[in-house]
Amino acid sequence: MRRRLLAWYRHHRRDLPWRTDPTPYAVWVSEIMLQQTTVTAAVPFYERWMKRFPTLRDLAAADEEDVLRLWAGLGYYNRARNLHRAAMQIVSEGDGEIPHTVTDLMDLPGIGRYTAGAIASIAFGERVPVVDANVARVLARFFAVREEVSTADGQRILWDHAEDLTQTNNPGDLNQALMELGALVCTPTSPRCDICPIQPLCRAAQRGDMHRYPVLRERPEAVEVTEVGAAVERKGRFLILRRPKSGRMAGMWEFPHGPLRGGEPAETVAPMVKSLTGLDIHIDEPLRTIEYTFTHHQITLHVWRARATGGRVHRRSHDAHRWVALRDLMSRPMATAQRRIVEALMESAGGRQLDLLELGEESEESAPI
DNA sequence: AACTCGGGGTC
DNA sequence: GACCCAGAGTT
Repeated sequence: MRRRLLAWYRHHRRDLPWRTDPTPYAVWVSEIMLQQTTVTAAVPFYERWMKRFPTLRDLAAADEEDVLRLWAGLGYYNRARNLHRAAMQIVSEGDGEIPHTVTDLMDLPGIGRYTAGAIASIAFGERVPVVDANVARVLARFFAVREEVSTADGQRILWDHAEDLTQTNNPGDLNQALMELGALVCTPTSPRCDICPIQPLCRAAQRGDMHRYPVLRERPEAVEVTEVGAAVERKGRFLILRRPKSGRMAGMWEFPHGPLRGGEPAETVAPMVKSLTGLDIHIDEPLRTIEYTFTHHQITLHVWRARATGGRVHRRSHDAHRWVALRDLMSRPMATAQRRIVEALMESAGGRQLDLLELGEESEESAPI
C-alpha cells in the first residue's frame, strides 16, 4: 500500500508554494493556515505572509497588529495570534530553533497532535502519523472503519492505522501522500476509485460502499441571527473599535454592531451604539445588509450610515477606539464582514464622486477620471 | 465529549 | 445551498 501510494504521490503531487523549499518554518506556517481551510484559499495568504515574514525571527519581531492584518480574511484569528506567540516563545525562551519532536512541538500554542505530527514528519523526518480530514477519509474507507470519526474510539483506530503506515523511511512523503490522495482522488462525495492507486487493496472499494465512510457526526442546524451596526461619521472619519485581547476575533477592529434582541432594526441602532460607545448618533440612511455564515450561524447584519451628534466614547466591551478616514480603514485588521462595510462606504463615496463628474459633463466640461 | 471559531471553496 | 476543509482551545 505504501509503495503504491508513494509512487502515485511522486507523480501527482501538486506544486504548492510551501513545497518548493519546505523549511520547518514554511511547513509550520502552511500547516497553521491549512487548519480548517482549503488549499485554494490559503495559497495567496501564504505567499503574502512569506514575503512579509520570511523567517521565524521576522515573525517574532512583528507587531500583533501587522500579524492580524495579513491574516485578515482567512478566519479563525486565534491561529494567527498563537502562531505569533509561539514564534516569540521560540525566540525568547528557546534557542530560536523550531522544536523537532511531536512532544516539544505540542508545547507551543496552536499546535496540536495533527500539526505537531505534520511538522515533525515533513520537516524533520520523524516517524509520526497525522490524521486530518483527508487522512481520516482515506483510512476509514481503506480499512472500512465503522466507528464515528469524532469519537474517542474512532480517533484511536484511525491514529493507530496511520501510525503503522508511518513506520517508513520517508514519513513526511507518506503523510503528504495520504492527504494528497484524499484531496485529489478519495474525495468526500464522488471518489475517483477508477484512478486510485490503492483501490485494489481498499476494503470499501472491494465492497463497493465507499459512500458509507467515513462515519461523520450529524451537524447541528444553522441558527439565524439578525444584527445591527452603524458606520458612525464625525468630521469625515469613521468610528471603529478594537476587540479585547482574548475571545473571538481578539485584537480585530470592527464597526459598532451587535445582535438584534427584539424590535425594529432601524430603531435599535442608536440605543445599541449608545450602550456600546456612549455616543449619541443621528441615523442618516441604510448603508448595506451583509449576510455571512460561520460554523452553524447565519448572520444578517443591517448597517446604517450615521453621524455622531454628542456624547463621549467610553468603550464597554472593547479596548481601543479610533476615528479613521475612509481611505485608511482597509489597512486595519478587520474580518471579512467588517471589510464589506468599508467596501460599501467606498462604493457610496465613489458614487457621490461620479454624481459630481456627471454634473460636470452636463456642463460640457471634460472631467478627468 | 461537546462547543466554538465570524472564511470560503466545491459540487 | 449543503457540505466540507492539512484542527485547536475551551468548557
